[in-house]
Amino acid sequence: MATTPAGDTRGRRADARRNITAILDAALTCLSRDPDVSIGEIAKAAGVGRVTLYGHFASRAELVDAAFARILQQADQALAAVDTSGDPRHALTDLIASSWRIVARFRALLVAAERELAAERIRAHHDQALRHIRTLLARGQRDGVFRNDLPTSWLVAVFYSTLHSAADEITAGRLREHDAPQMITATLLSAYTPPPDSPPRTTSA
Amino acid sequence: MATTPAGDTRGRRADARRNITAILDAALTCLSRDPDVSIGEIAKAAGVGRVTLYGHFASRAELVDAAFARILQQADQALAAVDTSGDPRHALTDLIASSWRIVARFRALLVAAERELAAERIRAHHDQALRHIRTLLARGQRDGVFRNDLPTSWLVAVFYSTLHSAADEITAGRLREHDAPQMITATLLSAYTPPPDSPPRTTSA
DNA sequence: GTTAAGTCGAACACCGATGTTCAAGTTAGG
DNA sequence: CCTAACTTGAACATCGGTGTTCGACTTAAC
Repeated sequence: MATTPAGDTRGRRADARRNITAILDAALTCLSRDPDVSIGEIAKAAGVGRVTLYGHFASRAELVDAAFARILQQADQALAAVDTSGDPRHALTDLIASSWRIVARFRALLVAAERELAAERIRAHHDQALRHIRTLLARGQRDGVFRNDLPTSWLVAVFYSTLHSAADEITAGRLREHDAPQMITATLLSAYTPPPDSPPRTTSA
Repeated sequence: MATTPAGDTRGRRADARRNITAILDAALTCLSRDPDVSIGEIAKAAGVGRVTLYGHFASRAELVDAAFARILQQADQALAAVDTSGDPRHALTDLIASSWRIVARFRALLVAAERELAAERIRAHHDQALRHIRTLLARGQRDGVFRNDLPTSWLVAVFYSTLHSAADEITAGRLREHDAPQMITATLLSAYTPPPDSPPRTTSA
């Protein structure tokens, strides 16, 4: 058995490591299909006994946490790979596209996480990935390309909620997956555009 | 006992009617404080026996449904009272203010509803209230004040998600309740503004 | 080949809130 | 005042997933 708390695969035997990733994979597909799947279902999908699963993950919450962490880590990597050096508006479009792939695919996983994990924990998982967004938005604000009259944290929140809103609209059947990225982009670019009146600009004469 | 399924107070005895509203009131305050309150807690808060509560609401889901319906009905009335005849941008500001009061106060109730009720049911409850938003947005689109390159349903979704996002930000401590309405308004007005390039305009020469 | 690590299935205790039943007590309403 | 409607607390059945324990078996690793 593995009494070790976390999913650190070091020191484990080869078959154990194999099973851990199999369980994680199964958890991902199962949970993103139905946030309420039982542990038994996940174990079965992983081709593993329920007891074995509990040998690696002490509780349902711990499993969900691990699965969720994995996705957000994957998201972090995807966003890190985006070139955000150029025009902020163009970079934003790319970040949206990258984020969207993951959000669209694993939206149900977030529901599972919300059921199982504390709100701050969920936020903590997001932190790394969202930092890419925040960084770009902040730069855009400094450059005067994005509005400066609202705090960066709020712009990040709007980014996040717009993406998830699109996912919900797809689930509800009011939006086609194909159209989502473009709508999100159009919406956010407008939302981030500096308002016509007050704030100081650096670009204009 | 009351075998009648719903909360129709007609034909009930006076004390029964009184209890029903007391229960509903208690459910509202309790659920919006903690989405996971037990039925017993709600009954106690209503000054009523648990059995009495079950006499009026057959299940937890039914109670949540009724409480949720009540709030959305209240929201519907509040929105209906807003004068939306003038400048769409100004009217939107008013609708946001009205909506916000309710969203900010009962955000936790939505969480409870999401746990207990089917997604379509939740949507159905929203329908009436959201219709006011939709109507105004559609008019603004026709008038060329709001962008026409995105479907009205999407604009409604953005409205909804931005409000709730603000509520979440407050819960997370990243936003002060006082600042929310202004930020929401600024964000949505920008988001709804027609993009500079393509679409046909009626106002400009 | 030896050993420790890992796996397996079955069986179990647990849990806490939900929802039900009962018989006795109140209260509204005519 | 009489009756039917209503309330009440206590006690109970239930329920399904969770998490644990067991002893026997397999497999990786050296």
